Amino acid sequence: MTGSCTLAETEARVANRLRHMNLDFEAMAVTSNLFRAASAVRNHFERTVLAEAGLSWTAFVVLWVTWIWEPTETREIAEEASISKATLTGVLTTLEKMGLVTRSRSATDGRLVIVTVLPAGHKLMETLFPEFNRHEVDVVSDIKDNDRRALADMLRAITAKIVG
Amino acid sequence: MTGSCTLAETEARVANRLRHMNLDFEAMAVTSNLFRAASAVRNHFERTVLAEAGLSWTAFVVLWVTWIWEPTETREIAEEASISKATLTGVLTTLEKMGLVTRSRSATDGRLVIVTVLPAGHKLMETLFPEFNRHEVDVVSDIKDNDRRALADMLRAITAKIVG
DNA sequence: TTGAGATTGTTTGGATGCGAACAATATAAA
DNA sequence: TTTATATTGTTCGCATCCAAACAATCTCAA
Repeated sequence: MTGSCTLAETEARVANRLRHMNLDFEAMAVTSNLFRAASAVRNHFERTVLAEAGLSWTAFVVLWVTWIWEPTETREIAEEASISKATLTGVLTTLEKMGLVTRSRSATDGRLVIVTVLPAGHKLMETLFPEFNRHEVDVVSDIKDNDRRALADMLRAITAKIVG
Repeated sequence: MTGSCTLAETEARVANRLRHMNLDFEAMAVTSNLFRAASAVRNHFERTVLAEAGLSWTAFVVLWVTWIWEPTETREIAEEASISKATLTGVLTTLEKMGLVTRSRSATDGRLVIVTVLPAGHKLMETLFPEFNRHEVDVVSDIKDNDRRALADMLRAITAKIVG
């Protein structure tokens, strides 16, 4: 095989290669394109909006979650950001080094760590998030207005099927 | 804030927190749920089907792409798997250590590396991929049959908007 | 033929990313 | 009060993950 293929060519090749296996190709197409889309969006955002701010995708998500919920506990951030608590420890250290957030012990429960967004973090998100949202609008601009809500609903259904 | 929130509660909180910013909440809901779903599916698969086989998500995707296209060049694998060539180098080393694939130099172009699936890799995928597909079916089982095709199409539209 | 420029896979350095083990703290029952 | 159990954030070890620098190879014009 040589040269690059279109998405349609790739999927045709896959269907032919797996013809003898009795598979559900529509279900396969959903998860396959789910990851293709998620990966494309993530890479695009990391190389444009987030690169300017010096943030990785995960660092941005963690900062965003904290921004929405602050002051909040690390276990909540990990849950909302869909990352492990071990990963969160490292990302929070990064964000603390950048002076965007700060950690403190809970007064009522010594096991908990409370995270707060610092002024520099607020200032960054005030401008970064609207710009991020403009890119989100651009990314879904080829999908009809009515269909966008249905798309979000179906994605919610997938998540709900797994996490309960 | 204490305790866990449903997805609806989370989105309501977000809308309220960002009310003054004049954002497109429907576009935000699409990308937000795109990553929630992708992350949930990936984590679920890594902890069930792939854990049994001792494969990470990325290692599985790389093995799958090679399985479909072999013999193929590393640049094609990186493109199809949506990872950088630097990442692929490490993953291929892992898969080689596991005895699933092998690397060889191209006879016609000394710059290229050709990857082939070894018998152990074929044997693994013959059983692993059908099981993987059964999980895919389960994950989309709450979405109506007709809607699944539309969902895949919209996800393709998002990818196409970015990569051209 | 030769040499500048393009292409490819690897290496490097640093930041995720996770499971498992861990120490600190809280909670429950006896 | 004491003791067993549960919960939380961190540490550890290892496997991704990427941009940039790099060495090897190819291409093509002069």
